[in-house]
Amino acid sequence: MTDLEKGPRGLRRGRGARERILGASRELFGSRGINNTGMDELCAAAQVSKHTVYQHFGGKDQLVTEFLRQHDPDTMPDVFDRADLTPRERMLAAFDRPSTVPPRDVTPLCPFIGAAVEISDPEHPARRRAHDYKEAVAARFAEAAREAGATDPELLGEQLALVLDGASARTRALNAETLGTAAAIAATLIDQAVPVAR
Amino acid sequence: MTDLEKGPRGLRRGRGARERILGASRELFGSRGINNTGMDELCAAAQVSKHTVYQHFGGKDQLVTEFLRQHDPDTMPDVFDRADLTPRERMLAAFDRPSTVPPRDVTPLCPFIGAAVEISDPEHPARRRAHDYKEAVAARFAEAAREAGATDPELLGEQLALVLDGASARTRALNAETLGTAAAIAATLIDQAVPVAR
DNA sequence: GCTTAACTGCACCGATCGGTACGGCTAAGC
DNA sequence: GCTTAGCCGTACCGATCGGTGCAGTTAAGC
Repeated sequence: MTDLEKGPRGLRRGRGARERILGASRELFGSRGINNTGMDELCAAAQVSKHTVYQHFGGKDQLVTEFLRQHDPDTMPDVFDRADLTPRERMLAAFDRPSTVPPRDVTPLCPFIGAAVEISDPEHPARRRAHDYKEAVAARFAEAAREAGATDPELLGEQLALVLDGASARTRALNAETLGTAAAIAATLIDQAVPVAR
Repeated sequence: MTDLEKGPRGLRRGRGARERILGASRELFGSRGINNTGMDELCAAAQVSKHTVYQHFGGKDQLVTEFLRQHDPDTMPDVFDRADLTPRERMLAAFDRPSTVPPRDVTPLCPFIGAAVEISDPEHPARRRAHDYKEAVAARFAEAAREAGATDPELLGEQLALVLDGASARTRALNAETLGTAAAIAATLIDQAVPVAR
């Protein structure tokens, strides 16, 4: 994401094509979906020659995989690594994401869910990455839940992760924001799972 | 679904091709996804000539739309129309679905979520159908919630619908059943939303 | 200023996509 | 037994897909 990141093996690069490609992937795979985005289209958006794409990444599948690997590698650090919030507030902050940028009127679909739906082969590396990410989110929630003193942190973590996924999928299906609903559910679950309550 | 349903306008039919086509749609769109299923492939699975498909349905888009329109037209009647269950039990029954048939080891993805993800145009008829269905599910839950005496039936209905969608999406992403987790969430939400409790 | 290589532009490949044309078969209804 | 029409089989269409070849341009590092 830094505009001067090194290539695959510290290669020299003329003008950072790799980053533009990944940027265009984020843009197009996110808005139009993976299968509805052609490589020509992607090259045009990245202002990059087709040849360059296949030089950096081996092919579309590997580009998709790499795109997902780059996406949120630390699993929502802007939520779970905030030291200024209590564990409970951190859990709730996950449901209080960037509020609707003008171009999109609703929160875009989680790219991992998108990949899991669009790629039918469960053994595909992108599917594996999606699997790992989803488990990582649950683990992050569980960690915060443990700090908050939840009776069963693992269970609460899995529950909150599921609710977050529900918000993503349902927002897409309804084409209307549902994160607020999800936040209310989260609050209820947390209060119910933490003995002393607040 | 009845194996002798009439065609578009009560036509005569030699041997029920229309039903086989819709059956194959259910099979293939469900397992491999819409965009990953070719028309040739679908024709082969339905044991139907390509010509016949385009005679019954105008094209792939319209077939997808019709497939979704046929799918669960009464919005889970096997759950919400059961007179032998209390409203609360009915709500919970929605999370206790057909338990993992051998070929699939997990609950398949909700076809409406699939369509909402695979089709990027929000104005596509299939997307509209998905939208309507998802609202219908929430309304069904809300109806049961009202009967159960929930404080805010509409809210609880929307919450339970979101949790159900979360289970569908997350089951796909993890490739492991998550309906149990969803059921636990549902129970918590219901107990919290119904004043007298059980 | 030379080397080196990332990057470009375009033409092109085979495969597959959704969709159509056409001629022939078969079974229901009178 | 004739009509009627749902259905078949195949060959084929143009478009687009992911991916490659090749000659040429640009810019960083020494």
